Order: sequence, then C-alpha cells, then structure tokens
Amino acid sequence: MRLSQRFGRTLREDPSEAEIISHRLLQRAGFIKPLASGIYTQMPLGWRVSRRIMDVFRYEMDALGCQEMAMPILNPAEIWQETGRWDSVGPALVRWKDRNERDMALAMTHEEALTDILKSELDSYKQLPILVYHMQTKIRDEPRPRAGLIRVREFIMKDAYSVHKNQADIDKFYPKMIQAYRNIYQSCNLDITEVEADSGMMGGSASHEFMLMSESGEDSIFISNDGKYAANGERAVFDKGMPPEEAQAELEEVHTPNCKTIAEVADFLGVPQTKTVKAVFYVAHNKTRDFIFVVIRGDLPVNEVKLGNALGGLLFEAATEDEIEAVGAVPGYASPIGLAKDLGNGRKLIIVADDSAVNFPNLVGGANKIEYHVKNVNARRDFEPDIIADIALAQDGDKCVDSEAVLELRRGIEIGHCFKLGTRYSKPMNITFLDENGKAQTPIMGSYGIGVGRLMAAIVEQHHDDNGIIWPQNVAPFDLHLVSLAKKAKEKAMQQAETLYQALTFAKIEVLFDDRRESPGVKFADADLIGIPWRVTVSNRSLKAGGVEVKQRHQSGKGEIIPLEGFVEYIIKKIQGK
RNA sequence: CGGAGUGUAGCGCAGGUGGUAGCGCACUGGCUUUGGGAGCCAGAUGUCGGCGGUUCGAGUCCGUCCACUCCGACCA
Repeated sequence: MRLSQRFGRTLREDPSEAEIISHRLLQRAGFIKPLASGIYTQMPLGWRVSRRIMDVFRYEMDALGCQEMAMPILNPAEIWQETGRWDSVGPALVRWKDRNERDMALAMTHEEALTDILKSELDSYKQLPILVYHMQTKIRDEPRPRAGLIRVREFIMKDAYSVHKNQADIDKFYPKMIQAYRNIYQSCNLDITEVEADSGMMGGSASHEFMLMSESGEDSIFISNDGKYAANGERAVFDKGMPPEEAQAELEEVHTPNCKTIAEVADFLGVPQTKTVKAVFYVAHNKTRDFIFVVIRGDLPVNEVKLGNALGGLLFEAATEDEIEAVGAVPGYASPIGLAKDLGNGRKLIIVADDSAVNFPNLVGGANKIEYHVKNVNARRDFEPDIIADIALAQDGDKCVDSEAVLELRRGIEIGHCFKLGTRYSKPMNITFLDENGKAQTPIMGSYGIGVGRLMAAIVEQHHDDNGIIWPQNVAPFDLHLVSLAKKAKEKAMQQAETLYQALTFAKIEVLFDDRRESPGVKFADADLIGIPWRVTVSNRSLKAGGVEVKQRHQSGKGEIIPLEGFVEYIIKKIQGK
C-alpha cells in the first residue's frame, strides 16, 4: 500500500481524551477512530492488525481440530430465556424488538446460539467431542467503557466451544486449549500471567484467565510471593488465621458512644479488629426484594462476587439506610441477633455469614441500639446463618492458604478466559445424546474467549517506546516499511524505490510504501509511530553508499546498507527468520 | 448509578470585568528546501456541544439538556 493513498492519518499530538498508552498510540498513528463512548472504527491499518491477530487465532484453533463457523449476532429472546440469562445478566445484554414486536437480543456471547444448534444436531456420543469456534462481533452495553480498546461496547471476539461426552473428556481437552492460548500469546510476544478466576455470568465450574500485568489494568490480581498461586481478586482465597481456643462467654451489652465504625469500636474497647464482627446489607433483585444481611469479621472486606456465588447467582445492590432500618437493624450498630427472618408478604431476611464470623468466638458486634455494642457474639448460638461461605475479599499482604507465602496485589488486563461450563447450558436447554449403552446423557461444555481489539491494545501496551508502536512481526500491519526520501518522480532514488516496491510486492511481502512528498523527518517520525518492524530507506545518500538502508524498529541509531542486488531474497530471509 | 472534569476549525489550545472569535499544527496554490516533525508568500476552514433565558448586544452571565474523559462501584 502506498502511504500517499492511505485512508487515515497520523497525528502530531496525542488526542486529549486518551489516557493509557495503547489508546494514545493507536489513535495517534491512525489505527482506530472513536465514534462514541466505547465504540471504535478500525481504520485500514488497524484492521490489518486485527486480521493478522485473527490469523494467529485461526492457526492455533485449526491445529486443535476446531472448526471455524459463524453464528449470528441477532438472537431471539427465547434461547436467552431458556438459560435464564435473559433475566440474570442485566442491561449489558442489549434487547430490542423486531417489527413484529418479538423480543430479540444482540448476542454478547454465543453459548446459547451454539447450544441451540445441538438440539437438532447432536444425537450420538460418536459425534463428540464437538470443537468449533468463530470470530464474531459481540455487543455489550458496558456500564463504563474505558481505556480505549480495553473495555468497549462492540468488539470482535474469537470464541471457541467444546462439547464433550463426560467430564473426563473435557478434562483431557481443556489443557490443550490452555496451551493453544499460551501459543497465541507467544506469537504476539506477550508476557502473560495465568490466574484462577471467577466464571461470573458465564457460570460453570472452573475458569482460567490470562492476564497482562499492567498499572492501567482494571482487574485486581493476587500473586503469592513464592509464585505458586495466582488468582483474580474476585476469587482469591487466603488464610484468615486460626480461631483462638476459648469457651463461649455470655452476651454482654456495652455502652460505645460515637463508635459507628469497626475501627472506632475496636479502639474504644481496646480489642483487635479481628475480635469484632460487622454487618453489611444488600437488597436482592428478586420479586420479593429479599434483604441480605451479611455478617463478616470486622477486619475483612466483603467480596461481592463471592457473595453472589454463595447466593446462587442472585443479583443485589447495597441497601439504603431506610431499608436497613425497616428490617429492625440500626445502621452503625447493626446486629443479626433477634431479627425476624420472615419480613412478611413472602419477603425473607437472608443471613449470609463469612466463615470467619462463624469460626471465631466471642466477637464484638452491634446491639441494634444506638451507641451500644454487645461482647461475646457467637454465630449459631446467638443467630442462625442461612448460608456460611467464604465471602471475604483478599487484601495486599494476606497469607496464602496452604503455605507461608504472602499475597501481593497487582493490576492486570484480562485478555483471554477459558471456562469449564459443565452442564450450565446443555441442561437448561435440554440437550442430550445417547451414550454407548443407549442411555440419554447431558453433554459437558467448555467455552474459550479472547478479544481481538483488546489483544491489539495489550500488544501496544507491552511493545512501544517514546516514538511509537513496535509491532511484533506476526501481527504488524505490514511486513516492511519502504521509505523513499526522494520527492520528485524522476529522481533516481524514487525510481529505485518504485522498482523495489514492485519487486517486494511480487515476492508476496506486504509493503507500506512511503511515496509522499514529505521531508525525511516527517517520514521517519511516521514510520516510528506506525511501528512496522522493518524499515527500508532508499535515498540518494544510501544509493551512493551502495544500496538501501535497513533498520529494525526496535534498534536505535543508524541501519545497515544492503546492496540492491539480491535484496529481495535477503529481506525475505530476515523477515521469516524473525 | 454516584462523584469530578472537559466541550471554541480536522488535531492541540487561547479567548479578565458581556461589544460579534484567534494561535500552533494540519489543509489548498506558488517558489525555495531535502537523512529526524523545513522556510517564505497567498488562501480556505467555525451551527463557539444543543435548546431556552437575561441583555440594545452572549463564546463570555443564568437555567436546562446532551456528549466525552477520569474516579468509584460495599465495609454501617
């Protein structure tokens, strides 16, 4: 492609709204253009990178025996209703009505679409495993798009799906997919950390995320300092300490003036925060708007993802002061002791206790009375939790569960996620097949996703310098950036550059040819910004020195003069050798 | 959804106390220049985010809506 003909241009200055490096550089180099919040156009150069990234995906998926297909973005509501996600995922799922007033959705992922096909296509264990993938636009109306291509409302995802006859079969396949993902990141020269993750709205039994560690990441990642444990903050488990051996003591009310926070109470009574218990309140998004009364040791924050899982995927929001008082609790001095579980009209009060609040004896808690707390609260004796689970949020410096190692908090960008879905979709959609014994079985499924644009941004985050992007060869928009420093068509350098452009193109090298009438400074600055790994300069000076100048983007200083004779063969070897 | 900030030419920005809009880059034509974002001359480019109000007069003051960016999504 000739740079003089390119649609899109480089900017001399950073766009003012761009904060993170990948957003700045991709926009400044003309790879992407914003249309609205979280919605971007891929300009020709950006689309070339996307295509190369998709080539990498295709190569790895095909190697696993996955078959490429294409499922629709427009989905009927019914399939989402069958799996329950029509109601459970919230406004991120874009809904619309067709001209006949039928409820429809724009697919945010394709488990439903794929599983629906199985209804008619899957009969026999002999067909399994089914391994498929597609690369399709996803629509997600995110609450807050951010950081350029990192979190957007429309993006292309490579999502693969596997269908298995039993758990053993997916257990055998899953590591192969994980390895394929590792290969993808390696092809993009990305340094990736694998972490255990929560499966979120996808459901299922296990999942692994691939994280790019970065200060601009939006996920909290905990990595043990012995390197043996890594998990997303949504899931990370930690050691809450051994409960002291003491006999349960009698409840005792104490006057605690001006002690609304745990820190104030602990300080006032002279006890550590680990000897206190606190209450946190939510209201469920169900028909009866059940009240969720969370009890947790005073020093620990609540992990809402774990809490949601403990509640079986129930959606909820923080309760207001009025709602708290309406159930008989006193904000700042709240306690589950003595509260009615039946709130009338079928509305329930659900007490969810973190295991810490149950295992630790004789804690200080609220008295449901202004300026009073009670000592020696013991769960089960003084109140009955409906659910006991680990719902605590890990914090920097917490101890690991099975070792003396300590968890370190870091930030990361999620750029790939693999899920073991179990029967999360096959069961509600009534998918069965006949096994070897002629018995109907429900298949086990997996899904494996990676976003094209986010990966592009991640690559830029890891591969750039002060002058611009430095693309890894496999995903660069072009193989080679050919710069002619001549301005007039009749100059020898321009004619040589033209000849070289034709020859390289004929040899199937993808060349970006800077044939513009611009000064050398402009051309070199643009070449650095765009970031193609090989730069070949043709000028009167280089010709006098005996050929053309070859320089790699990541090298500093001057390049090397290579003779024109045999140049095409020379550069092909160089590019392929990389 | 809550909080903060910003909207003036394609991009980056300036426009005390109200008087009818400018700078740099980019763009068009011409001449010169040619290895790290060139120089000179001549030009083109604006619903000052929208609507409403105050005023003889609003980019500027008031109200309202919209868009974009950032922070937060709990700890009683």
